Amino acid sequence: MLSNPINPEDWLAALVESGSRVTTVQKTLIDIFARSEYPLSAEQAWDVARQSRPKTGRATVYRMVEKLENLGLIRRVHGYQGCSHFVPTLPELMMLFICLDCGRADYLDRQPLDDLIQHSEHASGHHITDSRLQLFGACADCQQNA
Amino acid sequence: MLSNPINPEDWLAALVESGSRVTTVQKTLIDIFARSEYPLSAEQAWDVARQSRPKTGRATVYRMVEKLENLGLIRRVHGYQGCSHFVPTLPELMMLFICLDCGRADYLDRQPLDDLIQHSEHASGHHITDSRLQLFGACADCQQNA
DNA sequence: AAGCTTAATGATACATGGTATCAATAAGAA
DNA sequence: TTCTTATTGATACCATGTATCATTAAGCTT
Repeated sequence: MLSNPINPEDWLAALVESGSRVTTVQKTLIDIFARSEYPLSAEQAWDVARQSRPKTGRATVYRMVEKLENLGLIRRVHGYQGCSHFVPTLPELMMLFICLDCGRADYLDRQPLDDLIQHSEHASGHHITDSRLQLFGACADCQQNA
Repeated sequence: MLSNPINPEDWLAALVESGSRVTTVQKTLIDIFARSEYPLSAEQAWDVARQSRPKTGRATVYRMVEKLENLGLIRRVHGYQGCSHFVPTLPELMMLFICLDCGRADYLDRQPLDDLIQHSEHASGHHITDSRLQLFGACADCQQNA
């Protein structure tokens, strides 16, 4: 499942829904994030954006990243590339796997994580309200081609 | 299990083992990290260190944090306070829980995580070699006192 | 115990990642 | 088309972390 079925139009709709105006920079940045197979940092997104739109400002990119994160459309990756890279959020398939070889992100069924949380709540007595799980390794493709 | 049974002496031994000299700053910083119930950033550790040793340099603290992390004695917390806080590493009990109320770290049995990894490997075809899991919520104590 | 070698330290300057400010621009309602 | 105001981009700023290098002090040698 190494491909992400994100529709940039949905993101624009969500932006409008939130009361935001729709601008060309925003469309550019949404395309960049929604289409990337790889986790992107704000800085990387800025570089890509300036290829098609040289005057794009740095602050604008950071603002947009924050907005997309707040809307739950992208999500921070905690891991080997630091903690400043983002991937699109997929609603039901939430467990994130990053291939250490090709760098691509994949999304796995989160049922096992829900089971883990329930089990650990009972064992510890803590009330668990949030989690973040990151898995790393070699993806099926890269194992094939090794 | 909201207490950490770390012995600062073991950390010193590990430092010596790694070929490092033992200095007073190092002893100070080891005590600070090994005794804290809360995740600490380098900056916070610097503040604490200067209370008892005002001349302590900032770079020294960052160097020590790096050394302790490389030796596997402390481990980065990915989460609500950013990604620059560290907690002592406990060998067998590796699943980290952070209370959003009191801020303390707790360590949970990692067997459920190992099960999850094995299950997800089979389901996805990826080879999983590393993971980081962070759990958040209200600890047993804080629920009691709420 | 004194000297010697060199790792560790602390001060400073620098780099990077991210934020605040504010005049200029452009979305989109009137 | 005009008008209002959110968004933008340039700049300056801040916070976190790193490189440099002269000074200090571990701890080995004798």
